[in-house]
Amino acid sequence: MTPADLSGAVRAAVAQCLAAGDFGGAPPADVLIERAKNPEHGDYTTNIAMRLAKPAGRAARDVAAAIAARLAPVEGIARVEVAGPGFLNITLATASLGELARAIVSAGASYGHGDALAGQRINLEFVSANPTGPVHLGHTRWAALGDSLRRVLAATGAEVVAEHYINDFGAQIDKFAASLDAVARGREVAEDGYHGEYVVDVAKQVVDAHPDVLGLPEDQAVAVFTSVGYQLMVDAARTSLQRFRVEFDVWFSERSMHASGEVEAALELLREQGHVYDTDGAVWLRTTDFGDDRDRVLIRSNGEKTYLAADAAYYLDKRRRGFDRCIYLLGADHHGYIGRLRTIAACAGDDPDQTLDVLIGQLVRLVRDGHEVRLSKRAGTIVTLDDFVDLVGVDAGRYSLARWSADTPLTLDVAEITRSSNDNPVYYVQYAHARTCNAKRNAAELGIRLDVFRPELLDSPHESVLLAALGDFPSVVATAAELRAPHRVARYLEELAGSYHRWYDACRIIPSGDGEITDVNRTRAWLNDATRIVLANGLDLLGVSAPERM
RNA sequence: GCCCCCGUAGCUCAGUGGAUAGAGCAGUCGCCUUCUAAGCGAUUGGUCGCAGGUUCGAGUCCUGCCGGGGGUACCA
Repeated sequence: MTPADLSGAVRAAVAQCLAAGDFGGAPPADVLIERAKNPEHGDYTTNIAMRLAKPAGRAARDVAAAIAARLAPVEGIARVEVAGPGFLNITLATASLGELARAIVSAGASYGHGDALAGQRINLEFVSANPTGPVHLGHTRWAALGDSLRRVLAATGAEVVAEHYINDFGAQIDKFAASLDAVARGREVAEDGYHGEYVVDVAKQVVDAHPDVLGLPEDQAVAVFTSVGYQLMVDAARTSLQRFRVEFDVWFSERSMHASGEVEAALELLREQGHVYDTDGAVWLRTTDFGDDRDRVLIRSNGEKTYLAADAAYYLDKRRRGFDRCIYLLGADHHGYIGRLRTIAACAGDDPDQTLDVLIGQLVRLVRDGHEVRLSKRAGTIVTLDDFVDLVGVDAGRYSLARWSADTPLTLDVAEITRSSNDNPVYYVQYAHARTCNAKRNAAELGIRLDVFRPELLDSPHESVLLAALGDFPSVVATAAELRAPHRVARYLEELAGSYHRWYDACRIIPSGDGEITDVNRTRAWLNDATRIVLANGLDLLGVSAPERM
């Protein structure tokens, strides 16, 4: 019996109570089943009686007792107890709990996947690094988190398109091209230009590809540096991200919207909706209509369009492409964008609560030798995604970034990242997976096959704990998708790995020495395999490999 | 001034209104003649920043403070 089955059984018991007049009220929309934290509280617990007590006008313990009476006879349920202020503590029959192992093995790679978001088309935008420098550690956090979120959303049934926006229009790209031009000519780069080492490399690559560039008139040369340099930076970003196992379905160019007239059209649409006005020679969007503390400029008095204008066009473009929801993963330094994006959506006639999801992630700080390393693309003292992967590898890198909530300001110590040792939780989880594989190989060598399954033999407390943990996986994935919190998957895997290691330590899968192979061994091989599957499925959601040997 | 995030064990952090607040690391003490010791067990460690409020119940929700970080351009 899975937690979902149990939830259904409780709901049915409540319905019987209501029909029989045990207590009054409306049937609950949902019945939350939780794993009991304390083994004395059985396998599962629910607070449904306490939630129903008030509308029913009855004591919670009385309501609980009525539900318990109707729930206890259900097949697979061994015991139902009323406890504390009105909890229902449910103990499953050993065989009923153990049955989960077979269900997981037969579901395989699809175990944990669900359809809670089926039918939803989601646009997920993350990283969106400017094409004026390498992808750095700050972006890397969103790469790990965003790509895991993409996987989690897809596993929950959504149709997800991962998108990378390229800010290839405006002053920064111009400064970048000017910096390339200056470096190529051996001149000093402007104070507000780009000074990183990579600028020299890119300038050299442009000159190598276009040996005649320095002979062109200055403006034509800068045009070459702009287009070629831009392409090199985008390719570099794509390559770095791919190496980090992060793939985007769409790389969207800001410049293309300016060129196609899409930005103009977006401004027209906003104007038609009545949220645009002209003052002091500039064109403004009345964002204060939607809670902003001041209005924002769309077109500056010098005629240049601001980012906000392009952002509006981009949002409208996404909606035109049929996305029900647009998720943006932005750094905390962009949190002011929430209001503006919501305004854009509202001005376009959408309900921002329905179509927008702006996730604000706190910034990553990097500490080395006791003091902070500044992450600035322009200063040149940056840790890039490539540096990061070189130091810790893809698995440890992705995992160590994805296991924290986006709300947590993250302080990473270079020495700690560099140390690829066993105090990194990723190894703990991966080792558990490798162990399941090893146990599977050993069992197969001894001729233990998955032909006999007697779940009633999985009666050790360690087995109850492990089975209950395995049963949690689908709801963990669903919650991670709903809350856009993929770190929950990582935390869950750490807990599961712990339960597995403890079970492995206490319950032998293969007999010791020349011991006889019994149905206990065969049944435990199922449980081992079920654990292997869940660990592998979970690691896949994080984009981390599940090694068969370590 | 206004807005966002954070404040939980020595450190880094989990914790979708539930029971005695958890994990890893650090510290202390143990466990390899038997399936991987990248493992397991035991133990030490807490005014969940402070004060009110909401209710059967608050680390969690609300209000106000205190402390830290970030944002608040006709920058990108």
